[in-house]
Amino acid sequence: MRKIDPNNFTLAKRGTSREINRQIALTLIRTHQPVSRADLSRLMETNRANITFLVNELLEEELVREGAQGNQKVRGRKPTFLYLNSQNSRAIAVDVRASRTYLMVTDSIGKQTGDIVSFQTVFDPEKFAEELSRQIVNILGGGLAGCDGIGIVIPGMVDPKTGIVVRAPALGWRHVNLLKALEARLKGIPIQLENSGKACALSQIWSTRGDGLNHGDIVFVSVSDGLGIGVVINGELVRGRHNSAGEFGHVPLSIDGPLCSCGANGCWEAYISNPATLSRYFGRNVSGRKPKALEVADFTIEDLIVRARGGDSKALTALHSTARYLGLGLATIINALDPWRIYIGGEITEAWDLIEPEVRDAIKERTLTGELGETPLKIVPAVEYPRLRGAVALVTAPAFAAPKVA
Amino acid sequence: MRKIDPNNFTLAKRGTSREINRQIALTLIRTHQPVSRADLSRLMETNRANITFLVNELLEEELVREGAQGNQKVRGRKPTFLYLNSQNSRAIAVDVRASRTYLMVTDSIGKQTGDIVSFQTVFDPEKFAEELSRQIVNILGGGLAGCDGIGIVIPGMVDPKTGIVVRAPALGWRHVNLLKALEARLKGIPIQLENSGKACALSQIWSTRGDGLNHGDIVFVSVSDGLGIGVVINGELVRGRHNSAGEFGHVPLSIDGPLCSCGANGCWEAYISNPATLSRYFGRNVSGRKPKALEVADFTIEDLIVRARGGDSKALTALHSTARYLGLGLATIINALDPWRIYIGGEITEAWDLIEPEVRDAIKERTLTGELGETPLKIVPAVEYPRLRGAVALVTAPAFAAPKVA
DNA sequence: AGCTTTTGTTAGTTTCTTTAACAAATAATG
DNA sequence: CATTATTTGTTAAAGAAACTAACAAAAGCT
Repeated sequence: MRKIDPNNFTLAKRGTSREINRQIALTLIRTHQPVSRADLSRLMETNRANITFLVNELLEEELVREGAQGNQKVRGRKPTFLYLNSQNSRAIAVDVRASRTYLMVTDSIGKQTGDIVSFQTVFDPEKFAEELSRQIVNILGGGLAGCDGIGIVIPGMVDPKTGIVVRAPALGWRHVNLLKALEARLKGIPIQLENSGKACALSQIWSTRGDGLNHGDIVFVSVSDGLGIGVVINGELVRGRHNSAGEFGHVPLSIDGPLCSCGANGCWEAYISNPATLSRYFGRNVSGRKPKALEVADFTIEDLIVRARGGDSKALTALHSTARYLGLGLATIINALDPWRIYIGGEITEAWDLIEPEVRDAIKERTLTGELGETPLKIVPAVEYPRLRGAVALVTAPAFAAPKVA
Repeated sequence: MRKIDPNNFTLAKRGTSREINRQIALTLIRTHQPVSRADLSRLMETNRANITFLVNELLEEELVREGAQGNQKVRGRKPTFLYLNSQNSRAIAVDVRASRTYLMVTDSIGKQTGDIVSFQTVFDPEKFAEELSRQIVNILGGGLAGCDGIGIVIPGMVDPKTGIVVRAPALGWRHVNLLKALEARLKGIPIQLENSGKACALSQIWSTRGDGLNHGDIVFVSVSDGLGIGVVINGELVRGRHNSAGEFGHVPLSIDGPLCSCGANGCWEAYISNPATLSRYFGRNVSGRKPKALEVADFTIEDLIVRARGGDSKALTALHSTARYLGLGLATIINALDPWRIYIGGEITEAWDLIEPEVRDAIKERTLTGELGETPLKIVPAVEYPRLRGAVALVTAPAFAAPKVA
């Protein structure tokens, strides 16, 4: 039961019904391809005539293409299969991280078509825009032709409407108008910016593969130098009034706990970020500082996991502590939002077999009911590139999204 | 940008456009009444002809009535004003609390039409259903005629689909099928059940008066014996997978903090519930127990506030502590959801002038940005009966809600 | 009184869903 | 192998609702 906002509604025009059904058809072709018109009419519970009109429109727009005829075991005319047409044009996904920036070319429906390339992130915004533009032109083969759009994912607070990076501590940016800087160099190509935690959440609901079909509200928790979290409710990203919804990383475990980089004490992030785990291993209270502040600057969380697997009991203990705190924080998310499932990304997932029981126990310790304690956790390994896939979704998803209505 | 759920979509039928526009018109009449057809056509940015058809339909259904002609200062034909027609039928709102159960009769658009009556809550479910049914028939004047529906608000976890009270510690109920018990006695009348925190949130977005028009996501925090919290995102109540979304009351302030009634340690509720504040005043660590466990069982939070106003510095200190913890927990909600505003209800609001600065300071202490620290807080005094108004919304709101589409 | 302006209605057009009939294609049947 | 049954996909016509345009009704202004 949704309330209509009397200050921001969308009237149904003559073409609204068609637009709605068109998007439903497109969504079903996406999730069920290969699929025939007759299949669609059954899926949509409407007559085949309507489907003919809808599909003709999609064919004309070259969003959909006809493929080979299907083979049925039953008698009757063979169906003509429909597919999403991905050959039209391309999208660029960009993942900006403190260390390096990653780029990927995909077809128009988000399937990777080339290698992932990367370059060292430049911290001066203008120089970064310059270098990124050069890399984009390069990865596209020398020009901007046939590029549908660019999706860029930033480790920080972003205003997608204005394209301004409001705050990105990892990059040292405050109020950087990255969109403007890029538009000046990549004229005419639509550019979308988004926070990386939110983009990771998008990557899950818009993924065509596997169990990515959304059956309910989801939360994506990415554990890295900091915590990046995205929340999807009713199929829509929760952005909040100032685009800063989802900062569960700064929910306290103990208001008197270790100092967090945000200035407050005892944030979840200060317990489970990679630097926090590392400093626990080294027995120092440096969770508030960056890893480079450690003497062993190039000792990473991956190294720690290797040591834990190798029998280093101190390393295992550090991981188990992180696991427990991870679970306690996840319990907060579960109590607060009761999501259908939670996706977990980040380097720590490589140790999932070592830490899962502790995580689950901690969740059960603080969730209100037994059912909540069983909320599914899904690991998203780094090889699935959730941030890049989220960046892709920024470009490709609008073509499939529900029209705004009422 | 909302994703269409390929497993649960709604096709646009022939009548869908009309349905959408009908609901928009109804919403605008509700928020702008008295309003003429010409006004509506300007508000909706459509032609007057379309409005004539829509309004005729609403008139035939007796959802809307024509009133007196308006007086314009300009020349031209006088407009005919339209109003919501509230004289058709009635709704019953029921607020079940541990101490007493409150009832109210409203007209079909939720305006109170009689006195609020109450009776002592009976804890045996069958006897309670018996007594509540008797009271409902009584308040309706002896019969069930002309009653549109009944909305019931419960201090506990409720499944609105099945009408089962899953868990209501205050009433000692577990898996009580209250809907079934009531339907057997109140035959044919639709009955809606909801958690009281969620209903309070509903009461705010569906309120016609004042600034109740929704401009964004909201959270309602009700501080009482426990914490009841409701979250509205994109105009829709967040229910979660098991109807237990919104339990921010059990987010920890300190995982080693005082024992909470839920069994965990250091929940926000254990710091700011009325019993917690009282036990802080009495200098005892009894926050996990009910107030009746106190020696001074009939000393309430209201008494404490009176004492604080009278110069009792210990009482004031207790309130200030609560204020600080209240703010720290609100900061969690703000960081997590970045809502447009937060509504606060409960007895503690009577001391708002005494505690507001502490609350605000604590919020600023833990919110990530200055903007988030300024998130508006709105006090909802008890005299506005937010729970009863939420119960009303359960019955009346569906007539105004957006149709499900795509 | 006549003109202007605003409100609200009506008749006709367009768009899109829906129904029904039909053509095309193919397996099963006799 | 011809016929029949069945499934797919198209087409024509009907029905519904937004939209357009013209008009009637009502009231102030000159």
